[in-house]
Amino acid sequence: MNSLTTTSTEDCLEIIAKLAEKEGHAHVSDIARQLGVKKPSVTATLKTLAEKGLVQYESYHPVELTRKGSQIATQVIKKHQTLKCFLTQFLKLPPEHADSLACKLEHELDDVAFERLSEFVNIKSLAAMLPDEEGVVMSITAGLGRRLAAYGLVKGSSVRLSKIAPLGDPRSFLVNGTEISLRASEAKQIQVELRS
Amino acid sequence: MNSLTTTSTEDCLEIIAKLAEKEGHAHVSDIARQLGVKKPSVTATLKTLAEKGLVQYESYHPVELTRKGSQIATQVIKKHQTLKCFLTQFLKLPPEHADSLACKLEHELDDVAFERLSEFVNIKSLAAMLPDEEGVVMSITAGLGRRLAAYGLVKGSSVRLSKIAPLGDPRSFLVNGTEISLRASEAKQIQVELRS
DNA sequence: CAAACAAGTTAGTCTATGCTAACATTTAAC
DNA sequence: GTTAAATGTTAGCATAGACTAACTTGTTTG
Repeated sequence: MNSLTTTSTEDCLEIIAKLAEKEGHAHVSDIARQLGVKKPSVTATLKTLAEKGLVQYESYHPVELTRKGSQIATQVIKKHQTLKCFLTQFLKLPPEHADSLACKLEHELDDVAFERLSEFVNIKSLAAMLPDEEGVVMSITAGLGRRLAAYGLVKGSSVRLSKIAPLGDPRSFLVNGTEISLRASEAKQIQVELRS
Repeated sequence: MNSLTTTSTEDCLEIIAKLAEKEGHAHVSDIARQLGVKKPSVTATLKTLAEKGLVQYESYHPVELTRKGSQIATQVIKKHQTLKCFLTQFLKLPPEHADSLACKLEHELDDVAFERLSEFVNIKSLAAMLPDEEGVVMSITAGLGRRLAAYGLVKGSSVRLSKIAPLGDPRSFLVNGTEISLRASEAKQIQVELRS
């Protein structure tokens, strides 16, 4: 076994994560439509992903990401958002253009370069925010979206970390005027672009 | 015929151009070594490139870029240099890391994004320089290198455009203290990073 | 100038990714 | 609750890219 993922398996993981987030489940047809490929290609990719232990998949049953698959999807989505942020804000590309280009670049961007780019565009995870910092939510991954949306915390939400955020886990964050309680592991799944 | 090039054919064109620049000729073995593939893979790629009209290639004979192939190689090399510049200077990646990442990203970077990135890192062609602007040469392509090296104009050279650069074609540039005469079409092949 | 070596090519194989056409299973509707 | 539509899978094929092993051509050198 070489590397765990390729461009197309990463694309697939990413789409599954996004569908799971939005719809609660990922159908082969939806994955195929989002990826712009035919259904049999998706079936094949799912088998590969299942072999690598990145999805739980049985024929005619709903697909789910494993813990490992979810981690990879999250990382890819974060890279995507960070690249898109750079492309729109620094290179002034229109959103759709930035989106499609980020889709291609995200698979080549290694973790170190991603780290540096995040610093460059001033993005960090909610877990890394300091009291009184504020920013805008760029991405929420790993199945938190449906729960947090109920609190009005969605992509694009303004976030300000309460000065008095207590330590400990779960930890409270003052977000959007509402106090929300999250585990550190959850807060890490939320990317925030800091107000400059 | 889909698109003229793929990642691997572009890589091949790029290497051929660089070898032609440095050595004056491109051997299959050298191309293979630089690309990190075996010789038969290069032979196959050269056949593809020949079919697309991007190289002139006959078995057991030296490979040469056609006009079209040369144009594509030049564009890829420019993208590479511009990305590398961004990665080293803005993201502070070490040169080898920046180089290998740029190698991967260069194939995904479309022309519009490239244009914007060039502006962002303050790179333009020698042909676009204004009198009194100065900078550092980032890349020289299209077979100019061997001639210009004789004048001391190589990658890394400091360049200052003479105030009195006359119009017309060929046009004179005061470069490195020496006056060099270039056609506009040649000056376009030289990328300069402007002093900030 | 012939043998040995280097360089290049051919043939055949493999993997990844995609496709279409045909088959199987679920679901939804009557 | 059987059948039709939607959904999903299998089988078979194609292309791009790379590989190894074996062959051919060119070059060098005693």
